[in-house]
Amino acid sequence: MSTASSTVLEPAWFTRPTCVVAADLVGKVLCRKLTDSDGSEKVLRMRISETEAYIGLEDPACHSHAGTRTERTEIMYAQGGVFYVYLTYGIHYLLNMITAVAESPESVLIRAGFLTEDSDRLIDEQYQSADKQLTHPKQFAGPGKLTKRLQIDRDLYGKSIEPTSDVWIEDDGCAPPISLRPRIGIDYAGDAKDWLLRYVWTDHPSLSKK
DNA sequence: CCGAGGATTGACT
DNA sequence: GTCAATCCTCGGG
Repeated sequence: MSTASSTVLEPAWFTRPTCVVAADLVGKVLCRKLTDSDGSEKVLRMRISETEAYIGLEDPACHSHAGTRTERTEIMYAQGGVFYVYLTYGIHYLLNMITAVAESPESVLIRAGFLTEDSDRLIDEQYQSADKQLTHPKQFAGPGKLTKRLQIDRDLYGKSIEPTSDVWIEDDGCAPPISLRPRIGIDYAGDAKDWLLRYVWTDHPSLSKK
């Protein structure tokens, strides 16, 4: 159990400007309710160390740039406070949170995090035995590795960011130092590849790249 | 209908 | 440094 008092962030928290939400999410706790092998429900808690902002119509790197509106991106046009999950490279699910107001198709990508000390140990050990490739079982430096650990997939698409969705965010007052970096993996986006829209916990070991 | 490519990762030269 | 894996999405014909 956590010693510091925590509050659950409400969906309305995510309706604020995207860059503010992206910065504020660093240090927050991403919570995932899972069913353990014995049938009991457990909660994994992963503290977020890195995020990226995708700022909508005028952002060439954003799926909704220039008002692109498809079946996949439809959820981006919803009011902030819901999840956007999609499959990339046919392999990895990426976890995003929709931000800002309705019809402003912006989101925050969760890129990295690390398990907190009160995360359930049974699930942790279960996962380690199932995936021996993992060298740092508590650090998840990359958006695909993070979703794999938390067992997040398309089922979460469009769900509200709150405990009834089995994925939610808690704030326990942690406010780490934050640095800005260019976003990763968007070389196709022209000048936007240099925009400082990646928010990292300064010098934290769990970051996805340097 | 079909082809191209991806908000990645891990393995390998 | 290079490259394959793997499949859904998207745009073009």
